[in-house]
Amino acid sequence: MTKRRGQTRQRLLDAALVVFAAEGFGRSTIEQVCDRAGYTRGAFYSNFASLEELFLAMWERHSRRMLAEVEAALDAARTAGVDDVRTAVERLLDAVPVDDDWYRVTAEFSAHALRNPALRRVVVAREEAIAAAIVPGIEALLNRIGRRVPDPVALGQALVAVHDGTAVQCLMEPGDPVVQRRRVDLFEQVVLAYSVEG
Amino acid sequence: MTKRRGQTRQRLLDAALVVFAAEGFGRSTIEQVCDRAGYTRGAFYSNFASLEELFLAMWERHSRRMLAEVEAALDAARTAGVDDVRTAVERLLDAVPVDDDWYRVTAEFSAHALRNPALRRVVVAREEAIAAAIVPGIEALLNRIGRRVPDPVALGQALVAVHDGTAVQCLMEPGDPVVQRRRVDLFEQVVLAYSVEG
DNA sequence: TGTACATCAGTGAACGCGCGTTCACTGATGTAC
DNA sequence: TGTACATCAGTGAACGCGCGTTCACTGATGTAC
Repeated sequence: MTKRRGQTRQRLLDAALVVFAAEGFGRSTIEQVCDRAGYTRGAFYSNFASLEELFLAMWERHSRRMLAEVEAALDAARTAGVDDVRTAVERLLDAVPVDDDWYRVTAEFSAHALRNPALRRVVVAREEAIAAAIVPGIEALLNRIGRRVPDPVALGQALVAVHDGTAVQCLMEPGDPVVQRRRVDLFEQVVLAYSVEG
Repeated sequence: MTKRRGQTRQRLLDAALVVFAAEGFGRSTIEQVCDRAGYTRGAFYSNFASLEELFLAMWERHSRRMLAEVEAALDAARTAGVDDVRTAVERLLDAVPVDDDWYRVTAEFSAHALRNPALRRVVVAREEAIAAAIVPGIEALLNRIGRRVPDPVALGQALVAVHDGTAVQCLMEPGDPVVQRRRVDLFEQVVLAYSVEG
């Protein structure tokens, strides 16, 4: 039972990502998600209490997966012996692909979370986890090229902000290589600004 | 006639901002907007073809107003003779208040615009207009303290990205003065990184 | 300025669809022997 | 391993509400004389 049930849950979560990205959370219906997943609406109610609950579960699952990917990419970069800031930033950005669908979902989720203190805490916790996962790698790298990071938490917060802000710009002008390059530039400048020699 | 009609339009636009911020665009109904504005649904159809059209009109009106405010604040700062980067950035951020409701609306609008190339161009054009409005002021200020800006367009894009990225963080942790201060720090660092002595 | 008329903005009732929600059911999955 | 039974996950039909959309109307606003 738990096996069949788990599979249904996963398929509903998969479908939710697709449907929410395509229609927007607000315009999505339970029926659309069920159709997409290949179930009737009853199956939905047997697994979730509301669309909102499904939204949160889906967001958490995807966030967790992305964080794991970033951590893996950072490990790979570290063992590959990258030793300048520019290429380190490039590797990092490759690991967090700018994904149209996922951006839409996160943007709506953030907007939605602002209405709900409990959800807000969930979002903050995730952003902190992401920062905590990224900073040690960056710090190790900077140490190797003879720089120190006086305030790692501030660097983490800055990188998350720069990521979020530039991601929209890249998605708005998908074809434009200049926007893409300026993004890497900004990351590089921020990393340098938040570290000192010695 | 055009007078009465114009008033109705304005009231519907006012109501749209409130309702969309509270419910989310997707969950908002034509009826809610009309109730809020004090009209029946027929009045809506006499002025707009769809909720989407109203959304765009409301977003454009509010964006235009905000841009005007920023320009005015910059003029004020310039004539007041601000002459260090830190206070200039603080003045600038005061002019663009981090508004919960408006953030929600823009976040959803961006997400929505990604589905529609024409809307995407509208968003890009506005972001460019904002950057173009801000940069000359910053540049003049930097010149006064003996610095040049080699690539003003890149600076503008960076500032917009940093604004967007840090605004979410501030809204997610509204009480936290540290997040707020780090925001100003990041702006300052970016302005310095995108300018050189001489 | 006043009156008679034309126009058109907003009203409110009516229609019907889409979808949320419920629930008696069926048949798939697991358990006991 | 096989059978008999219990449980529970997912089905699908039914109900009804909310809301989008239309449209004949009314009365407010503007025009002509």
